[in-house]
Amino acid sequence: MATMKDVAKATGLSLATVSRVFNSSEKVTEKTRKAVLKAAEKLNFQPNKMAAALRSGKSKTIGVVVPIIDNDVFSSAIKSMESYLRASGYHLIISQSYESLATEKEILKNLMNLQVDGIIISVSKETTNLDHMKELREAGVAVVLFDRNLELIEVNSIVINNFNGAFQATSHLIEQGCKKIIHLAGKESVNIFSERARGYKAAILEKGLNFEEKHIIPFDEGNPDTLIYLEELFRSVDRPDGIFAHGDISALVALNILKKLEISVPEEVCLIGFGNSPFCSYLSPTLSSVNQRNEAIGKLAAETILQEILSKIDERVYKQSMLPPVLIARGSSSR
Amino acid sequence: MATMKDVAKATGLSLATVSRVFNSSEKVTEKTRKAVLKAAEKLNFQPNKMAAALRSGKSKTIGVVVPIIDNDVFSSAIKSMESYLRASGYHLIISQSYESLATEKEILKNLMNLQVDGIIISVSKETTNLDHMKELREAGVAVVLFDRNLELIEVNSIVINNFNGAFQATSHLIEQGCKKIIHLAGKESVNIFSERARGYKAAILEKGLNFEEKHIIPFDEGNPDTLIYLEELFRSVDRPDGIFAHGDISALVALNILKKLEISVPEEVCLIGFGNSPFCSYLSPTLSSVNQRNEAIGKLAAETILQEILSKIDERVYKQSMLPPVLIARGSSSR
DNA sequence: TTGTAAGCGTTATCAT
DNA sequence: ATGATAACGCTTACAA
Repeated sequence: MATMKDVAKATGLSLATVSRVFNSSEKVTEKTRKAVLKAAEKLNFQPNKMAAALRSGKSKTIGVVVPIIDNDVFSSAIKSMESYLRASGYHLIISQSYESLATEKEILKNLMNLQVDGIIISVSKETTNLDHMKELREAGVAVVLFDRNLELIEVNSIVINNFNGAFQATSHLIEQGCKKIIHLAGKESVNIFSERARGYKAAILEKGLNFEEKHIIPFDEGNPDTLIYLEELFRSVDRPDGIFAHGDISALVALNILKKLEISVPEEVCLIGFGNSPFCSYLSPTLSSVNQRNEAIGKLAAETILQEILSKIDERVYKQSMLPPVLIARGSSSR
Repeated sequence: MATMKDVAKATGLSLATVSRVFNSSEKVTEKTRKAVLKAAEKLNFQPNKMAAALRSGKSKTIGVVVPIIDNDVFSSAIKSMESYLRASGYHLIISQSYESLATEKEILKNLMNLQVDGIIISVSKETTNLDHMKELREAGVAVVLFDRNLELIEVNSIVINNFNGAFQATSHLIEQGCKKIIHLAGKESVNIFSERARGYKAAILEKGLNFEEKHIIPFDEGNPDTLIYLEELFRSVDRPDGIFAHGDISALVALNILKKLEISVPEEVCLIGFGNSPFCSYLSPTLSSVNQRNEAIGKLAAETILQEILSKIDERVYKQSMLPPVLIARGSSSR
């Protein structure tokens, strides 16, 4: 592969001049510029980015770390990060932590060794502080947290407002006339799920409905016991007339139960999920859900890291962004 | 950040010896080894991989190019590529072509400039030949195609056997006693879909059922007309008793129609989809489907590219792998 | 086993 | 505006 040296030789110019042509900012005569470009074209010269990175200290590379890539939340976010950052001349190195702090640490070390300019990371479930990222900060590597936040102020972070999403969903059910709304809850230990439960409770209370702790039902969609419990609940006389599920799969499972019991949705029971999965539009009735805006999160994460990379290290300011989700009302909750 | 030079200085050894310690293969006394490691530890030395890459010509980087990352087929494949390749000391640079040949070309050029050791690619729909990959080959970059194949012999490729998957699915329906099976077909212009239609037809013929062209129904799950047509079909007296859908969403839509018409599944009509989407297990009845084995494909692609990278350029042999999909029989087709 | 030194392909500083 | 040259941090003959 041709190098700058070859181009210099071919044009009779110096290596330095050739380099200047490709880093446009510098002053070069239009004439020499053309000569260089022509020679480069003929030799099929392509600048070696590794060499440039080594010399300049800027790799134009962003490391992206997620628990697992095979998950809509992450793949959608990465999708928009990639488009945005590629357009700005950056490329993405992607790694998976598999929810392990040890792996996460190793990955971060690795990314440092690769001289990445920035790191966008959704921390593992085991990660409770950012000690392992101090080195990054010291090395001047920009860092943006997304999806999961550690409530720490000295770093950029971008998350969805789960509380607000749940609040919207529950309020929507109330507006549809539901009086007795239950929440099919996710594991309480998972922050996003407890936030959703909080949002549900807040909406119930604020709108003057009767909140009862037992209306928050720990729900594991794969567990037969939970299914049986739900079925019994809906067989009872004073059954609920609204369901806010912590996820779309939970909502789907609930929908199946309702159909089995011949309870009509949305006429007798309104139902809304969370996540806005692709299949929502194809269920019958179509399933209302809360859009988590994964792509918006990815885009904002990309914008934020670029900002940080391009700003002087001692002038960096860190911001915590919390995006409001968007309620997507469909058939299952529209009376 | 500390460099090898610093470690050399700290230990009183030469740069070369330090380098040897970190490239284990070479002969170094256990004593000096320990001294180096200790000093490295204290200085918090981390080898600069860019420098190593530049010097050695091996970047330990694999470029992965997909039409879009936000798609189960690709994200699952990438998931397993990442685990496998990271374990072998490689990292992944991921780019999206958005089904554009021009973008794909640009990405490949970019990846070359980044000195990647290999490229795993699912080509765009616009890509009809591999001319733009010749340079890669000439530069000694290993290439593995996956998901979509161009029927060219001089390159590694890994795809799923769609024909076989469809054949399995259709045969399964026949074994369940179905006599009149229709196929909800995808766009014929898309290779994987036409292959599935072929597999369907082959199974029908081979098992001695009556094949009719009109049983292959072009099916667009978002189009109301197709839905109406299907509904009418199932209202007729000699309605079908088996459905093989080209995708899980199509199957889901069909399932909704059957439920609406109060046709019981699988008793009156057996149904099977393709893709084995996560939601299959949560439908009622659970949806049979054909597992495309995205992770297996990803793993094989990773193994293949490693093999190619590690083999001498003039000894490289290219193989076309076609993985058989796996039938996942669930409630919708189990009598 | 260890050291010396050249060089990977750029960028950037200093002259000219 | 252009050129000479050092340097980025490492690998790798070759020499000792």
